[in-house]
Amino acid sequence: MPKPADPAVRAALIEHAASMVVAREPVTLRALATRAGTSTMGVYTHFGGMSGLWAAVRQEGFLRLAARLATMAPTDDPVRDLGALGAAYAANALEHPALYRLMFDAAADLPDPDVADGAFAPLVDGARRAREVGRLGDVDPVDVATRLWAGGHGLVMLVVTDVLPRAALTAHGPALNAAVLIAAGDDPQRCAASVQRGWDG
Amino acid sequence: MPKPADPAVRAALIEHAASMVVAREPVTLRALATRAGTSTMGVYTHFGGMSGLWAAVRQEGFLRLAARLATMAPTDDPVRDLGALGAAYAANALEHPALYRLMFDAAADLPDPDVADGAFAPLVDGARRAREVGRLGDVDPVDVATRLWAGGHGLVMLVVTDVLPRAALTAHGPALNAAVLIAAGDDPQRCAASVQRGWDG
DNA sequence: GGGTTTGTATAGCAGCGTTATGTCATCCTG
DNA sequence: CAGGATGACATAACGCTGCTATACAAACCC
Repeated sequence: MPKPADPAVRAALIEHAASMVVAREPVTLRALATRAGTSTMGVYTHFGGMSGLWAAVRQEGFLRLAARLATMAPTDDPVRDLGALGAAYAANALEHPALYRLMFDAAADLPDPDVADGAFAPLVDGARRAREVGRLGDVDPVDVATRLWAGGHGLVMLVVTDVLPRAALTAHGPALNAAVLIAAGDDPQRCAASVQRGWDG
Repeated sequence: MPKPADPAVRAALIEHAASMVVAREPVTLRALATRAGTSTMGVYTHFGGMSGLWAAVRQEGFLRLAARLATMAPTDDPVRDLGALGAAYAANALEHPALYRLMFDAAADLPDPDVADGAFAPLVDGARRAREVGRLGDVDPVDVATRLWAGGHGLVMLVVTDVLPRAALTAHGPALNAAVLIAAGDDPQRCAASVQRGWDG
């Protein structure tokens, strides 16, 4: 193999590690190296060890989440869009529960913290647009987005850890989103309808 | 040493394991056994292995949380009480962040699932009382409690994992609680005042 | 083209959770 | 009141883990 850092090896390691996490297989250094077609040293040259690899996998998880949320086209109803973002966020977590849990296991220690902001930005933007069209009162969009996120994260986390049943997501997700937005000034009935429309896609 | 199972050894193992978790020390089987004044086999006779020990420690965490929440005397303002429960819940988590994270690492696999319900019950009771005194509409107290819990858990979890700063708790905790209760039918201004009074103790 | 640098493969190390074995105090049985 | 049976505990060893020291080979630089 060549001397310059081979990005393909690095990508393969992240990819295989993520897939093993998703498949709930134990991700051991040797098993991972074998699957990625390299030796154990590859993990050390590229990531400095297993913890570095986990950080890269978490980063990849946030990157994919941000990409998914970014594809959602805004409509003329920002409150609906916020509901849709909540649904997409929950769907992403439910598709790969193990990866979602891993992401927040040490989300504060991401190689590039801006990546997590990338997933948060659509929420802030949605809250800002909702205020601009007069749906919300004089509130800070970042505050509204943070509360939407905290509520969604808590609910998703409880579902992903099997504390609450999967059905709790559709039962409480829209309600939690709407509660935050109503408290931020939106009309109760109109808000509930918009959010629900977003969750229903 | 006697032949019958020594409950003191069992308690010592749980106690030392919890304190090591709180102190962020690596809880290895050998280190734990040494501190508890026993041998490695003690963990296996009492818990069947490390995973059984962790389950017991998680259970102990929920037990203490439930005990703490149970000591809070209800006042004539149930909405204030719900705010106080939220503050106590958050304070408990912030005092032992590592233990809180451990609790929800596999909260669904508790030896005695009723213990977790013990921590949840005060919330349901508070919501029920709030409805009885006419503060809420025709809502299911369990639904309200679940949403309060999900929001609080998400916020606490983000703080405990250092994603959000500690100040986010006081900034968004009361607001999140109030949002859920307002959406459940309480008067916005009165609700915010009651919840804030609860958080302020 | 020779010297340097750097990524990869191999082998070995300390530490981990776990388990097999031995020992001793306690309890049930006759 | 002996004397197996029982079960908790100590000790030692096993397999596996992440990690590191060493050796080699390919690519760059001058």
